[in-house]
Amino acid sequence: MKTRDRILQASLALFNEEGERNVTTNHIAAHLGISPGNLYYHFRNKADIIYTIFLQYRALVNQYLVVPRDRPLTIKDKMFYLESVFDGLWHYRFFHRDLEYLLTTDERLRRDYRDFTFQCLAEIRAVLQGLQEGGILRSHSDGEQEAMALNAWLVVTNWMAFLKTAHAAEGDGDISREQLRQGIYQVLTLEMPYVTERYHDEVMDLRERYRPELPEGAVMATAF
Amino acid sequence: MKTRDRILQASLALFNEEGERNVTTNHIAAHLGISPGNLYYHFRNKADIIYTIFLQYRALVNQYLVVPRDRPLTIKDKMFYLESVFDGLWHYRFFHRDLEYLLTTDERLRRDYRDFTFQCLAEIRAVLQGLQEGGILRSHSDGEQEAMALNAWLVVTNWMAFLKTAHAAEGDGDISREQLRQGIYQVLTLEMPYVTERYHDEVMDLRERYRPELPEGAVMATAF
DNA sequence: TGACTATTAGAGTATATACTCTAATAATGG
DNA sequence: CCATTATTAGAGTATATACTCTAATAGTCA
Repeated sequence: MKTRDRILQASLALFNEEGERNVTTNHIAAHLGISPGNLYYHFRNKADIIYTIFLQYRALVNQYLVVPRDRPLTIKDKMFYLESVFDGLWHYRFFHRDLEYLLTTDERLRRDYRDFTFQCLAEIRAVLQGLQEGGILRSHSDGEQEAMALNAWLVVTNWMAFLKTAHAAEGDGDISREQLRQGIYQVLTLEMPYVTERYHDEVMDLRERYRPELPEGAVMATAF
Repeated sequence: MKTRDRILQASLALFNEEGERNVTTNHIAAHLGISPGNLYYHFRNKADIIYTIFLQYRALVNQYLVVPRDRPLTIKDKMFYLESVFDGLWHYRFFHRDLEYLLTTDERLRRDYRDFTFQCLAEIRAVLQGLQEGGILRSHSDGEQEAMALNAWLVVTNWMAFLKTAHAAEGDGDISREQLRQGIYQVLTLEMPYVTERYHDEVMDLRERYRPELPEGAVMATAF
């Protein structure tokens, strides 16, 4: 593999494991057994690496999150989108967690991430629309749809961060791919009340497969 | 005011404005016109300052988010909680945004924030329960309630972060208190489908008052 | 007043971090 | 084979950051 790609790969792996803030360019170089000079030959700076990873992430999402506007959607479609989204989220999980600082420092990323967000929101709305046309969701107004899409976005992009805090106790909280997938349960929860009678049971059953297991502490806290 | 309190106040203000990562202890000291030595006389380190601010934040939330278990709740109750929560969120807005790194470095904060999260979730559930008993929300199972509370938590705690990205274009995106309050619209969106017929219109009207104005870019993105 | 403690200033330090520069080594193409 | 370009090593640097240490000053209370 080309050095440039190895840098991207190693950076992503380290960011995911340690968090972007805890990973320096020197770490990345050391991890690969190359010199800092070499790293800086391939990338202007750390923000450049991060931006490039963002482009990969965006490309991945754009690959599957293209919702056909000319036909109704099925439950199978919906589940494919959900699985894909959470899969992408898993591979680039550092991204939404460390976003705050990244956006304050890189103008380019700020602009592009903003657009990316709105593109995703538009696709989420298209999914809702398609499901509605497929008779799976009850119809709702434009305003309703927009608000629902936004809530879905918030739940999806921040599920990882929540898991990290909720499981903070157990050995610094390493989250598994499986746990992340359980965010699907939360997203389906958002939409359950809009599912038509006809499909209600089917969606409920599907959703049940993803039910999260919250850590024990969750109970304890009730006594406060 | 005591120096210790001035340090806390200045730190909070700077964190909110610049983001925790961009504010050093030296900055804080300089901002107050005191020496670093003085600052470190009052606090062991930066994490100590942050932890103390967290305690203030938690105390504030605990002050109002105490839901009576012995009587049904009214819509007025609900709105009070929402307003209070978003108000607290505003004053300590740096907190949820910069959380990621804070939790990786401070064991104590990690534990306490985790508990705090579950306490809040329990109170949110109590609100849902109280509204149900007040005939405002339709009844739902325990599992339903838990999932709904969690979604509400996700929306509430990450609304600020979303605003920051969505408004990234306009002058680095300074968010107003008013815009933050519009998160109430999103939270009410979550619960709308569960509102009983009797209260439907009233809640809809209330909710309308908080409707967010998304930036123009939101539209543009549809063509992608 | 005088002893003691609390507070503060301010210079200073160890470490880390992002990044640069030069020179050497490979690869490539004519 | 030579000339040119691409890649890499590795030492090095400017700056920042969190934090320390000593000595001075202010407050307190017997």
